[in-house]
Amino acid sequence: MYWADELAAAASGRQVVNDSKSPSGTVHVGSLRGVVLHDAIYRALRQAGVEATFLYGVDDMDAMDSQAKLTPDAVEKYMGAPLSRVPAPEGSNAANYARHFVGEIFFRTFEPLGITPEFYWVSELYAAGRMDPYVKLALDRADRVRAIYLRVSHVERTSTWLPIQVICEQCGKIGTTYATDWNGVTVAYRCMPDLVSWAHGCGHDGRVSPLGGRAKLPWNLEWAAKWGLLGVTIEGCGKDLATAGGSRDRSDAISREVFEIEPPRNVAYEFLNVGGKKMSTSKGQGAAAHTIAEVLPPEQLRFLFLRPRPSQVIEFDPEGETIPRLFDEFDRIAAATAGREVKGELPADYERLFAYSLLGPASDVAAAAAAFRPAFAHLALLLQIPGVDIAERMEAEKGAPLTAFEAAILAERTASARAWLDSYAPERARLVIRHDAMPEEVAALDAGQRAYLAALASAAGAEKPGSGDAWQGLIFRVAADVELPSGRAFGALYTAFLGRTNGPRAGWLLASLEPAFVVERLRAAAAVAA
RNA sequence: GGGCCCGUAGCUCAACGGUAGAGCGGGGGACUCUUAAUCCCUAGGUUCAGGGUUCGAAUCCCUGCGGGCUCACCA
Repeated sequence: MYWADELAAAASGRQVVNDSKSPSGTVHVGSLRGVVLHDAIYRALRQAGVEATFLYGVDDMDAMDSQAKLTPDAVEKYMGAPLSRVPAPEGSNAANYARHFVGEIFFRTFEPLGITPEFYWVSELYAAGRMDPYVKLALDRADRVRAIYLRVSHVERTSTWLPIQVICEQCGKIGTTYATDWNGVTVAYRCMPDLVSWAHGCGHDGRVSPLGGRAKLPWNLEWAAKWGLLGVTIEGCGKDLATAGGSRDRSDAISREVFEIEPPRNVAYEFLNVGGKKMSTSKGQGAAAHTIAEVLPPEQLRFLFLRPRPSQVIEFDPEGETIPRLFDEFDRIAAATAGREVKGELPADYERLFAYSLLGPASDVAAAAAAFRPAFAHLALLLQIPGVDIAERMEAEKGAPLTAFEAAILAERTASARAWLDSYAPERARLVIRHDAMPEEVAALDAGQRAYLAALASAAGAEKPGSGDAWQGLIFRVAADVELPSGRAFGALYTAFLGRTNGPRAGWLLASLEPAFVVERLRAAAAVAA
């Protein structure tokens, strides 16, 4: 059974699927894995007839710890402040940095993928006092929290340490304060100049109530508190958190022993690697989510994450074969789902995989599967030949007019293929007419091929073929005249113009070039000594 | 050191309890019109190693070897 369906089958009662993200920095492709995975779980639950909701939390009480998007003068002022209190970048209408991030990054990557969770803002949970019961419990049971840190993660806290991060009343920072002495109503705190390396506190000493949004729980406690408050029953996490003794173990223990609530079911998922390395914003410049989204339509992007089991690493090299192969594999699964014969082994529940890859949960799976889809690499090639009517060619390949749905797929793939050619496509996928100089590969042509090129030059000079059809006919006729197998004839042509032994339909290629240049190049190539 | 994943044809990977497959590459052939298309032939691989469970294992369990990522400060 498909992994998401298996999960759904094991669920009983109403389910709450939750995922969250700290709204700092950019989103790279890898961080989309969790989002797509949670969406698939949510859809699987609904399909299994389980009542379910899908929540997505924005951790906007987290401290600003990435200065990439701040102007230099803002760095000193806002580094360490809660993201919900950092102003949005210049030119944005958003109320604050976190809101800007959600509007600019989240909505633009989630919505096109057909993913529409209910968003919530953690800062609002605190401000409304909804987190207060958990804040109090955590402070009352600080000894238990310290014991859990020590037992689960071997992290030793001093006996005065409290699981709370106060917002400094003087400078507004949350990442720099250290709190002690909970008396049931207030805590004492100091805003430390050097508590963390990335932000500087103002040195203020104070005493404040940690309730009502004046403080936040540290990460692991906040996670567990959200589970309790929102009734979360399923929440996966990346393997960096899921490791033994790691974040998830800590939060699970806190949930059980401090808040006395059974933690949600976990689905640990692997990363998406580029070149065998974990994606990071610095390493994966070209792999930012929005960049990849230009090359991969939503359904292929969903498919990328849904095809492997969550525990499997995804190797994604946008400059390699990954992208064209992804389209081909998608098309193969679509064909199989439509009941067509397909080569190679199929995954266990390929119809489910295909259905979950579709944009809309309510999509007509059979119709989508049966639709005509142009092969990606072939389309990319055709796009590079001047004067080709893509729509016409596709109808010819399909053998019937395209439906509106198929025309939309074609348009989508055309845009993707163009973007791919502009960005990641390897050299061998690119067609470059060697206008400036004779390709050196011409030296490899044999006598028969050179004779052919010379003969074609003469024939073309005399007949002046004006269309792709005329050229193509001439190419074959001259090949027959000099008794050269057509394959070798085409090879000679591609070598002379492209420096490679194969290429697009030669007649149309030559017809798109300057006639004088074509004849000249044919003569010159024929004259090159072996 | 702990955790997870991987180790299958030259390369990339699939199959995940029932006679080991595909794509690409390579080799051979067909084609007067999709020459990166289409079609046909071609890989004889101790599925890393060793043990175990089973009527039957690449597939489950244990051990070892090799590789990758990750955690151990903060979120």
